[in-house]
Amino acid sequence: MDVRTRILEAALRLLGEGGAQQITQPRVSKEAGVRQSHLTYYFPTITDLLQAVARHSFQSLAKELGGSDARERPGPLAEVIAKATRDKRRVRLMLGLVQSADRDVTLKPGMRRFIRELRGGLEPLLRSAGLEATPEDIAFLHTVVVGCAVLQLARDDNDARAEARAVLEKAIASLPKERP
Amino acid sequence: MDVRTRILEAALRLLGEGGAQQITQPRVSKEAGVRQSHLTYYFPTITDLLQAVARHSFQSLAKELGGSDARERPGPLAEVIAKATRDKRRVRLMLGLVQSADRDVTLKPGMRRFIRELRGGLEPLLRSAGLEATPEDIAFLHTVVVGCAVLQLARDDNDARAEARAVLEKAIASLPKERP
DNA sequence: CGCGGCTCTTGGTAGTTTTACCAAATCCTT
DNA sequence: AAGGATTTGGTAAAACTACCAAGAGCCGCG
Repeated sequence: MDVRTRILEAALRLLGEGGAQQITQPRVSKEAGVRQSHLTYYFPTITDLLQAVARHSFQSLAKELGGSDARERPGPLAEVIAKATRDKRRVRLMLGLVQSADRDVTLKPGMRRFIRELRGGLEPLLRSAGLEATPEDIAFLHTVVVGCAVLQLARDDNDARAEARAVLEKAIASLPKERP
Repeated sequence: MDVRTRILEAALRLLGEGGAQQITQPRVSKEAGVRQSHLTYYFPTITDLLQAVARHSFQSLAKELGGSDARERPGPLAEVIAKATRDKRRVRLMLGLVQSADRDVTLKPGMRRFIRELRGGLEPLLRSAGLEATPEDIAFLHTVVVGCAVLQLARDDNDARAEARAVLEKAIASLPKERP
């Protein structure tokens, strides 16, 4: 893997583990196993790095979140989604991206595309569960998923997990069944 | 206002504007208009400051969010809530708290209390709109509210606002009407 | 009153971390 | 072999954390 990519992946890893303040040149370079001066070579300022990380993770996350995960290990839909919302790494990353996009307007288009792709990946998942979902339904479900993810990260206890599960069930139950 | 409080409010302001990496001694002391050494006097380490800010904002936010706002300027329920989710300062603060609680286990109890209080404030609001909500209903609505808030901050365009509004309407419509 | 002890304020500073930069060497492609 | 891209091994300067000594203000107690 080339140095640039190694740097981005390392930064992504740190972001998922410890949040945005982990992203400093010394830490990232150590995590990536490259010299610090590589960072400033590929990303002149730390802001450039942050931006690039966001852009890079939009791509790598949209794929991971939307697709593979769900279809590889199938199960009740609510369970599959609940599992995804429980993955702290993923939620931290998502929140990090939201904040980056909030701070930096140049990231907004990427963020919007990211959300569109994510939802695009959600659609076949629903269909495979026998549900026919309009874009409005998907937006609704997506909102619930985000809410569940954030609240679980915030509380991080069994109650939160059980509640998230129940909330997801309810949201899914509200979707229209596909006519056969 | 005493120095300690000035510091906390200043930190809160910075958190609402620019996120957690704004919280440094130089920035906070400048924003608060106090000497830097005051920071280390009242909050020996920067972690202490972060913790104190979180605790302080749990209190000040729970009041603000749950209560006054809604009852002072009444209107359609969805509109009132939608407005709250549009306030970026507030959402940034909420996310900042979530992340702080995620990083620092000592803040988790405060976070849980915060969420309980918030929901406690939501209940009379619903009742005043003629809705009888069980704790499960409130949890559901709260989840949707959080999702809307985050997605709006992420996208920050008219589509996102319209969508949030529609999603909220739908969530509220799903609540049971109070029997008269 | 006035003295001792407390809290708080002032005005620093030492030491670490981080950013941003650079010249020289090396590699790679054409 | 020329020329651009990358790597090496730095360093200057800024930002930041944590600490401290000395003084001011305050309060209760004798």
